[in-house]
Amino acid sequence: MTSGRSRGSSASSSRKLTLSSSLTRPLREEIVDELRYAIVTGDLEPNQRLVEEDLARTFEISRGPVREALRQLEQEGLVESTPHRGTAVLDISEAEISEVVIPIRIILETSAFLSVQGRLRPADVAKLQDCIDNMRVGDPREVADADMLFHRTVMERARKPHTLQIWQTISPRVRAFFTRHGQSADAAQSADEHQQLLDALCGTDPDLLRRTIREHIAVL
Amino acid sequence: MTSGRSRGSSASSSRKLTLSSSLTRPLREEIVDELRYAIVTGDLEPNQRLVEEDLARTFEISRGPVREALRQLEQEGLVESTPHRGTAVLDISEAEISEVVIPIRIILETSAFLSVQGRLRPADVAKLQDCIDNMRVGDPREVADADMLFHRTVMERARKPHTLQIWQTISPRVRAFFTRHGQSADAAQSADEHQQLLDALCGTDPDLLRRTIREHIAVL
DNA sequence: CGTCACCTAATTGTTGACAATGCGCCGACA
DNA sequence: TGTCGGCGCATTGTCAACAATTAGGTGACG
Repeated sequence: MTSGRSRGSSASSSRKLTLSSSLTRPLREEIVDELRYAIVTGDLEPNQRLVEEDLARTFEISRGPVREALRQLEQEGLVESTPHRGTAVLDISEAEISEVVIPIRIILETSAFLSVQGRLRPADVAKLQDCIDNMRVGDPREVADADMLFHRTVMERARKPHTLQIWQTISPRVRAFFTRHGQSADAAQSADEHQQLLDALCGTDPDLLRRTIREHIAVL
Repeated sequence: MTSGRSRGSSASSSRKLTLSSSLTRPLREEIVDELRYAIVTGDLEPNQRLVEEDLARTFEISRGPVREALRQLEQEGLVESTPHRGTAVLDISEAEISEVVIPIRIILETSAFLSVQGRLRPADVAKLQDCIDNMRVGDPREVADADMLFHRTVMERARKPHTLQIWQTISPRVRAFFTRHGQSADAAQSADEHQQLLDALCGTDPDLLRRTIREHIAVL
């Protein structure tokens, strides 16, 4: 978790053009991404305390954005805060994953994938195919990254704000759970399953797509 | 590395029972509650802008807690923030409510209600019965308040942190949607349905409880 | 020997000021 | 007349200082 950055003054001549989305990304989003990634990859383990001032020093910023980032991670179920007592990485039980989180993810992705079916532009298909190709050559963490990117890409194309927003608070818990329990998916199998998903997405059979999603996600 | 601090179920020796969180509640929680209630009751309508400094003046606090409150409401899908452009109350379509939010709510409540079935203490039953009784005499807003309290009480008793946390980000959208579309539930019918829920909760038939929940929630 | 009040250190909660950004206005200019 | 670029305002983003709270230690006292 390293991030030397200096958003100091004196940015006169050249403007840094981040083609991500907004010209300048709020600092808290950067922190949220960093911390979330550290948690879902296992760099931060459950019950690990997160002290605001330590994080602020680490990222070389003030506590304000750090606090906002922690509030958001709390809403994503990755950390837990107790007033005046601090924040710690939160665990999640297999019971809640299998009974609640996975079924919810199926609902979200079924709705999104169905509304995207047959409406993918060539550029989208290419991006998704890239994800799949990357899965075949990467280490477990890279496979999980590509997996995440594949699904997120589809979720974003669905243009359903709440579906996407809820999905963003659900999927990190899933990844964190599997990381913690060493269930790194087999690269070849992951690639195959996503290829099936992409094929179904480009096809016209909604029931096939439904079944493919369900079997892909419901692995527990 | 921090001083080893064990959370969760450890020695329950001298546990100070904080029945409603903490003696001093963070200011942001107060703001979140106020704004959320204003939104779900319709006092704040979609696309209404929320300016940080105006809110700060209204509540007579500084902008810090206001910002944190807005971040949380954003995670609850009630408002939408765009960097440097501000925050506004967010709308939700019937499609997303019926296809995504309601099915998710059914999953959450089914899991929680089942794990609570037969384990309610007399005090809990009394509290739930109180909610039902209040439904029969109140105006639409009070009916909705009692409805919310009934479900929240059960969700809290389930002792499933993620299930509760996700539910808290789902249920406000449901209420906001029904408020905005004038579908205030009939008081008598609401009371009857919740009486059925309570009866099923006190009984021993899980399938009956499942069906009762589904029929109660899936009204669309 | 236990316990209770108090004190201290660590951490979170809150504040007000300052910086940066985006948007609309307005005039110059072809 | 249309549009292009700079200017100013409203608002959000960030910071550093200060206040409040909790947890844990310490010593007096029964």
